Amino acid sequence: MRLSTRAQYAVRAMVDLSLHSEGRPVSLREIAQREDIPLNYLEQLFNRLRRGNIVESVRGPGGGYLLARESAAILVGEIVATVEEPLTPVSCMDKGKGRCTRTAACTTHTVWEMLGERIRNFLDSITLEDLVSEARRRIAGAEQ
Amino acid sequence: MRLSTRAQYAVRAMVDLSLHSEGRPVSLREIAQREDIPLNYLEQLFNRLRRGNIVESVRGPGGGYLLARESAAILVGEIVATVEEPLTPVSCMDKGKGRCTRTAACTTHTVWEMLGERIRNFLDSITLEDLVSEARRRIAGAEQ
DNA sequence: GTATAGTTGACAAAAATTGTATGGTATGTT
DNA sequence: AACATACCATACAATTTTTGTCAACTATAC
Repeated sequence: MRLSTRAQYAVRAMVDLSLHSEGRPVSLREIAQREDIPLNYLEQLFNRLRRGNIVESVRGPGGGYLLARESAAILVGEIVATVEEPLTPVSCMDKGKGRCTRTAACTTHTVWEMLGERIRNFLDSITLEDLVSEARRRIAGAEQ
Repeated sequence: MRLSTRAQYAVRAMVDLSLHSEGRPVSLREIAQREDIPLNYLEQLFNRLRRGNIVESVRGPGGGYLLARESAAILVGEIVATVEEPLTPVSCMDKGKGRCTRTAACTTHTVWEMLGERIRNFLDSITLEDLVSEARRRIAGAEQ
């Protein structure tokens, strides 16, 4: 049970982006440096985030990425789901085969389904804004 | 975010074991056949489950495994944690380095920590007995 | 037109997971 | 005692997934 670094990178990058963009686009190069994430890898992630309508891109020099919405309207769960694709804890759930014989398998499935729901609910209960203000508090605290 | 098949196998096998053991040891061969799990792989899992005090083994012919406790006292979270080892969603948490610079990384950590806690709490809220009685209901329903 | 920076897809490296093989040890049965 | 069963343990191979890299392209500000 492990969250991919994809998801971790994505959330961190989004926090970083929110913190440093004051309406201005932020380049991935900046983010990659500050957060120590491989640039090319970040590009892949932001492609997904863009298609997922979480960020918008500005091309050309001085370009970069912007939040597609205000940070209070972006859920952590969205970010994770977008870069992660299936957020079901068990693979046999995606294919709608519904085979499920009478074995124990069938019974345990409901557990994994519920677990997946809990995970999604939790991550959807946190907004990007929550993390950003938490981060600001942290920075303010460290500066003293 | 995906649960290993290890964990799925382990929980299924434990349900199967509970269903078919009436105080008698159940061999892994049986379980492997019914649940369609590679025998050698199951053996590895049950080694961990034994060391984790979730099952007891009986060697020799007619041997097999028994629950170490009544099924109502065995939590699904225990089973998963035992075969899975670290149940933290993020790897950098195991090593107690506590590095955590002032970047966004630090802020997101608390999210993953809380997520891990939620996952554990949920899985610990379900007992093996819950699953077994659910399975029995399912079987009874299918027989009509 | 040149430099910046996003866009895309293919691919390679690395890690983790899953599964297999082999050789053991304990024990009940004949 | 011999034999069969079934657990015990470790090493290793195959596979899959994840992570990261490369190269070529497009848009745009200056």
